[in-house]
Amino acid sequence: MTVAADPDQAARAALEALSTARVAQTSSTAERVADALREQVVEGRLLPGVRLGEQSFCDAMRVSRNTLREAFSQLVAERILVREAHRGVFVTTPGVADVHDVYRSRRIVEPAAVRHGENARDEAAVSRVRDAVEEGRAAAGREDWAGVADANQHFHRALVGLAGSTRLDQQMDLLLAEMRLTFHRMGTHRDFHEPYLERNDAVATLVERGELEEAAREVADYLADAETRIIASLSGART
Amino acid sequence: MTVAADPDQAARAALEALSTARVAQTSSTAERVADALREQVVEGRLLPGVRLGEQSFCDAMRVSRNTLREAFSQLVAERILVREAHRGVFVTTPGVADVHDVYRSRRIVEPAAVRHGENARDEAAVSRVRDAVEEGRAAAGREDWAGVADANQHFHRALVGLAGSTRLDQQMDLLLAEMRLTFHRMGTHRDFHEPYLERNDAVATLVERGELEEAAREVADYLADAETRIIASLSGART
DNA sequence: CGTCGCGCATCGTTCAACGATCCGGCATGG
DNA sequence: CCATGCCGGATCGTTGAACGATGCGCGACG
Repeated sequence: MTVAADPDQAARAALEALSTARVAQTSSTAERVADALREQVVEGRLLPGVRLGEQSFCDAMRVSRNTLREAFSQLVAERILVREAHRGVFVTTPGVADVHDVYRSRRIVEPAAVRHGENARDEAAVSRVRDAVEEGRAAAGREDWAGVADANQHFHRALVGLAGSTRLDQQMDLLLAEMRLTFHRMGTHRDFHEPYLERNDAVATLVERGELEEAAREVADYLADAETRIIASLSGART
Repeated sequence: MTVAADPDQAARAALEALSTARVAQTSSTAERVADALREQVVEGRLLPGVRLGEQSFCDAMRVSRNTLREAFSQLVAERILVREAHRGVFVTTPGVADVHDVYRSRRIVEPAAVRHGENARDEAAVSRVRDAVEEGRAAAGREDWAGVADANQHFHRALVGLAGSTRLDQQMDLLLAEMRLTFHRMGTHRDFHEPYLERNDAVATLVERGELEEAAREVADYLADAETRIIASLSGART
């Protein structure tokens, strides 16, 4: 580390750096446990319907029961887990009705977010949309279909990011996490996610050109199509 | 209740009814505690910035500390409370940035929900919009300005209810709860909420006539206006 | 006057325990 | 053979107490 000639100056610089980069107080054991569990679920290592016994997970993650329960509560609020009284918590198994409801919500939020994207932050937000498209292409290039699925999620998150509202972003994250659970119930991701690579590209270029109305309409069609395909695939399998 | 001639048929009907109407297991002490606290906050008895000490609330509500903490966690997730590490939980004090963000979200969601209201449930959903308008009128008639504020919230909730998505409804409830906190920071509710009675009526009649595009545009204007007024009132007061 | 340290109050986390509830298996009776 | 009822084990919901960690206020000291 370089020692500044003027210590006062150094202190001021350090203060500025610390104020900019928010203090990483990601502590709170419960939060870390929740993060770990959430990751296990979205990665597909914990499949829908699996029961998460308190006792077994307590000593597996080396935390107390109360701490674990606090993490569970958070994930239940995120709809990732469901709690059945005196029976335990389970990984959510989204039903057809849930998929329908999620897509009704997405059909409201996503096109509107694209249509009324705040002009100010467009530079960065638009590039995030493009980045997601490229990420999907790259993953498809190396036949990493799980990666394509991830990129797809990033794409839709970037779309609502155009609205520039933190709260909308968080709501979208919840919806996307729920979609991941649904995908895990379906077969391989390839058949489903691959066709959307080009549609993502089309939407991205429309957004880049500022043709937001067109882009919004395309997204709406996109979502309607995806919903019917998912529901077909879901009712084709076991209920 | 009518006794069916065929008892087997009756049993089948009863089974169907029970499967539809989910069993009301609203127990769980933590949930009840959370409900009680939430009510205290939205009613304005617990004002923004107030600190909620664990010890004092434990014996006040006759529950254990762990149970109370579980309720706290839920309310923190709802943004009604904020938790500062090793300092305690406080009633959220929304800043100008929060109001801005909330309204960016509302300007996306509410007009879109009105514009793309699902036609199926319209009969009931539309009447809920009208009911909220009448509720506001009645409250204004007896000079109950807090009641007018409530009716206003019901009105906007009914608007997103037109979309027919449970998840969207819940998101809207969170946003409205946050708005309540903001209102409590502002002065009396009368000056702010009274002018919107007629605009609510206008929107309701547009919706009833099926002129959804017009209604959505009106709602968008409505929200933009409300935001500027709130932010003005908020920055006029103390930060 | 400003800074440093100390004690107190509170929070975060853990542990042990008791009653309540659910699940599975067994026995009894038709 | 199948249905009904009962019982034990396992798990959850909730409580109470405890220990270390952290933040805050106050006094002492330079």
